[in-house]
Amino acid sequence: MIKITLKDGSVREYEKGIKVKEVVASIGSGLLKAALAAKVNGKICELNNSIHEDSTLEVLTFDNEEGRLALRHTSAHILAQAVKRLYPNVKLAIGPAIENGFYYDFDSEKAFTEADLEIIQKEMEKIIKEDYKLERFVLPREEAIKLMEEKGETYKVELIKELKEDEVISFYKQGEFLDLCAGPHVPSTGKVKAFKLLNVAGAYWRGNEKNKMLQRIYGTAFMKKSQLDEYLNMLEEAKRRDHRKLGKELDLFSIQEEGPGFPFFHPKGMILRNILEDFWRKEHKKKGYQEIKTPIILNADLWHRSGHWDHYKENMYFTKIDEQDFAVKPMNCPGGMLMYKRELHSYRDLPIRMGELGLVHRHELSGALHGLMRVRCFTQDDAHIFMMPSQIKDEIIGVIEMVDYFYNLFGFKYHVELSTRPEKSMGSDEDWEIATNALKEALELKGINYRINEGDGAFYGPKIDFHLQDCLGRTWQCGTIQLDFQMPERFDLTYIGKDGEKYRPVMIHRVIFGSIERFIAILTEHFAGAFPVWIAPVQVVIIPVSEKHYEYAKEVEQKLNDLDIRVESDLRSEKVGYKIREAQLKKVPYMLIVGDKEVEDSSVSLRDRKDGDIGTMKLEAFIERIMNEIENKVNR
RNA sequence: GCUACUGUGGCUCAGUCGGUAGAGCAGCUGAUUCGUAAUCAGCAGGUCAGGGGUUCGAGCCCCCUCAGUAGCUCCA
Repeated sequence: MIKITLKDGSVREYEKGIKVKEVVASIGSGLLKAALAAKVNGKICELNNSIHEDSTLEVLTFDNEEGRLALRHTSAHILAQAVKRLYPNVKLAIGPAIENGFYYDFDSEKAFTEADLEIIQKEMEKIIKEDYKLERFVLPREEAIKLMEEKGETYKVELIKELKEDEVISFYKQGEFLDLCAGPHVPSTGKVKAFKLLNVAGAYWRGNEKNKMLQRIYGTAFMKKSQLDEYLNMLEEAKRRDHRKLGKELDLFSIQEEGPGFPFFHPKGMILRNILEDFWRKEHKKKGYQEIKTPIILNADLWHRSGHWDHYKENMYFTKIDEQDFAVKPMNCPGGMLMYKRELHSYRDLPIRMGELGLVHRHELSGALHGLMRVRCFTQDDAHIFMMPSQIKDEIIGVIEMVDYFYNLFGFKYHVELSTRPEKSMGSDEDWEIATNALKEALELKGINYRINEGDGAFYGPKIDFHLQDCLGRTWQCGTIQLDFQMPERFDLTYIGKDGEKYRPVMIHRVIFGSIERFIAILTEHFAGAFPVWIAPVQVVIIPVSEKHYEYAKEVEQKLNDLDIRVESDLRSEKVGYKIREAQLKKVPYMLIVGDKEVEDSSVSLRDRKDGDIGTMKLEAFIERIMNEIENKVNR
């Protein structure tokens, strides 16, 4: 007999060699139904595994990430099985579970269309009904290779050949279908109750653009149909928050065919931008930043010196002026270098924090463009901090705190990544190590969790990246802090130390918003276009009930306008309901309805875009309310 | 850039088998003067992304280009 300790601490005795699912069944039939996989002694295993010694057991259901992954991983196998049945010549690549579902990559002569997805979906439903057991078996390397070669699965052969010597090579078989796979899986295909194939897209084999492009089919799977429907609804809902859709509806910006990736900002979008920039200036002034502006076009020599010519050329635009080569800036730093060098600096001046809302142009691949999230010209809320090595830590921490303050203000959740030295880069290993460690140390001092993003640093230094989420949960890098020993060297920056000798300063490149464009996109999606009052392009719409109230409406408008409140009066001969509907759709925070009653006692009838009709109040009371909300930058 | 898909008035979308372009909203004009999410009527608006081809005839079929969407790659 063996003792099995459950999650709640209770201990039960079973025969040695008992299967996990038998243990689960003995706990309860409901649990057995929900069980997808298990953890025995902390190690993930399947319900079909046997237990031979005293163990702890945790049952994994759809509520556990590992349980979800098992279910979806099995779904991916079912997808592959269906595709193999329908199109036997298709070769299999890889098919993992991902955050919200699964995918499988196929090498297929035939291009899968939406219509094919339906056919494949039907075949998958059959496989699920047929309820095959997933049977695991292990083969020695040579036999595994032979098996896959026989089946013509050249991608699998490649995968096996790259597995490490000591790795177990396991396969899973379900009915006639067989796939190289490490597992774990749910016990049978019948466990997949609710799934849907979502879309097809190209994907390079092993994520390398030099390799063949395969066809990737994405899908998702849940335990219950209701969960699937809920997820699909959520996706629909998310589309309504899309900044490209809202940008059009709210008349914030547009991107015209004549300028792919070069956004036009409309008057209402400019209000947003200007508010963000004003706020930015105010906060930076508080933190001891100066502001500069450097030119957009500078000569080729500068870009050679900065290293951009060698490391960033394919992203840059070039032009000629009087036979000389110039480049449009993709970054603000070289201009900032020249600003530093224009005069001699004392150690007493450091750190110098030099900010610039700088418009940069980058040649992004056409397929990468995405609304305001990824464009070909954008304004970075840049700053370069020049300092002594002893000041590095404090300065990094100062920036981290500023990012946190900005993002919290809008209620953004973010995650942090530390990007290390890329292949294409300059400088000594030693410098890189010092810089990387400085960033790490600052993050650890602040107690911030971070992921390491190997090889994703800038060519001149490692960076801390701050990522924000869009409506669909895709993450976008916004803030970044980059520590740089290279540019000061290349540009021979110096400061005079206490002893009168010249020393080399260190420098930080950093942005908080990242790019104003991207930040506005995130902001739009986060608030679904219903911006907090302090940044709303229109804060108040005044709606007179009829023509005889126009005069009072204008009076109120004037008063609010005098207080710098962004207000409009709707003086069209439409019904109140019509004007309200329009203001609601434009997501204006406050509507003031004024009729006979309001004219009489200098009041307004207040309607909130979220809470609806609030009732009548004195104009002064409303002013107090909105001014307070603006002043305190209330999020609601 | 790559793979697949899409492109029709300002916006959202119909358009059958290839037979010569249609709706709603928005706009304009007029009427209406109204109390918390759409008042009524009339008018105007289109080189069907652009170019080429097939055809007696192309929004529809074929080719090229451009742009967009999803994903890959790349990145703020």
